[in-house]
Amino acid sequence: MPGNSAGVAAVERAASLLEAFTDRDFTLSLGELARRVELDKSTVLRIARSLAKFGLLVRNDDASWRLGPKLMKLGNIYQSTFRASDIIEPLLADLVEKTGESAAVYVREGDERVCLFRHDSHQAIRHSARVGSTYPLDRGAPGRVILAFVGRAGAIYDDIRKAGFFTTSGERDPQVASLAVPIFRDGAALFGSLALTGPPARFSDEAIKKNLEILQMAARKLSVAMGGDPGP
Amino acid sequence: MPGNSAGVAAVERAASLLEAFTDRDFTLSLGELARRVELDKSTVLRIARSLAKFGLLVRNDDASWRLGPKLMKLGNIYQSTFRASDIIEPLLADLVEKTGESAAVYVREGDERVCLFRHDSHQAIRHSARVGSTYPLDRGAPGRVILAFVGRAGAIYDDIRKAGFFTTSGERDPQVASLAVPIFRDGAALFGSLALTGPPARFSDEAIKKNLEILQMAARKLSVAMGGDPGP
DNA sequence: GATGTACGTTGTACTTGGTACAACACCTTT
DNA sequence: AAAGGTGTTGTACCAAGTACAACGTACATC
Repeated sequence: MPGNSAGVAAVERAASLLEAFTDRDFTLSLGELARRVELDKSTVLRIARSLAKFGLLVRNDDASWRLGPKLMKLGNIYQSTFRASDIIEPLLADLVEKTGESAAVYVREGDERVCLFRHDSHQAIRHSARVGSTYPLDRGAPGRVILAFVGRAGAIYDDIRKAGFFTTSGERDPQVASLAVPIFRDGAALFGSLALTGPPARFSDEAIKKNLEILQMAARKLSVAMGGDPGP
Repeated sequence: MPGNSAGVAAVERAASLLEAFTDRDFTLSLGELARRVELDKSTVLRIARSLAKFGLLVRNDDASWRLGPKLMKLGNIYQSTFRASDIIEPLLADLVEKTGESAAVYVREGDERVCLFRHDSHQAIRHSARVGSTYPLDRGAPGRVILAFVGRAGAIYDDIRKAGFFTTSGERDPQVASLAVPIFRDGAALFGSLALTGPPARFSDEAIKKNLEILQMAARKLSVAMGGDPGP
């Protein structure tokens, strides 16, 4: 299969080094890194030094390691490849203000969705996630909406295309409800989905009805800004 | 020298592949990638496949390549290692509203500074830059302030420590003026600098005086939120 | 239709890079 | 003093990584 066949083992080892870091463990000793990637310490050290040379890792003064600034730069380039206009951030902020829930934009990457832009609700109880996180497409309203509007077959997707939105409660995470609509670009091409997320208790039929209008207005605005049809 | 000695050449080749992409060239054909990194096409293909396996690159349907979503996730983890509180984004937005200029937070990485958070001015003529960009520490007010408050020797740095801020016009870029103050965390430890940037014509003595007050208030707020001393 | 060019991909031979092991110096704990 | 763990370096070995050549496909030109 193109794009995922014979590669370079050393490069894959380096990639697994980068994956060892999380938002809970953003600093790791050499020994701990070696344990996590199951490589010899000397191997890890040499790979880490090469990554550091390019700003992908940083060696702290105490010889521990952390992710490097170049990742942020490259991640930012990745995000900007979606030609998101300047209005996404203020639009998401506005959505949060008007609905009280967290708001995010997702795009499809293969069989997953990526959280591209995000603003969290200001309420004490809120759904919080990280820009860059990936989730399955067939779990949660944002993914289902994407599948529906790229033509996936199935009654559930027929219904979503007809309704123009989808809502789920606890499908991916028992504690999270979501409401999502599609975003288009360049005419009828799907860009991704715009979603509100929060605790299920705040997603009553009445709340959904009210927030759906606001969400659809925001999605139309975004689609139009990206040269897309306003949508259903 | 630790952290930058013998490494792994294949890993460095992979890193140079990632660096080939820019915000102007976010999609590259295999041949163009090979030309830019001066490697054989077959070598580039194999390295690219390994990077794609980990989400660091993506192969498009037409066999061209682009940066992958994992970079955004890792970049976001990198950004969050600075334990920036939730108030940075709204604080920068507020700074832009109140001063009319672009506002950003910089931190030190080695002998460079990294733009960690940023909000651009809404004016038609504005200084615009990218989160993740790096600049020399000894060019521009944000870097000078960082050097001053990590104890760099020199009359210019003595003056900055005394004044508590620094302003430059055209030092790094002839068309950019900047005004910067320090941000602290965990007591007296320097976190980085908070800066306003824009065209020199909008940085008169009078404008600087007015904006400095706003900037210093914002910096105090940020420092306190991160457990730092309010500063001078 | 024939020809030429460029693309992405695969097979393969050869060289040396990449790996793990062992040893070391240093630091901390008992 | 001894033990244990850290990060780092030297080194031997072998298989990985590389570039070259060839291939199939697509497109443009005549």
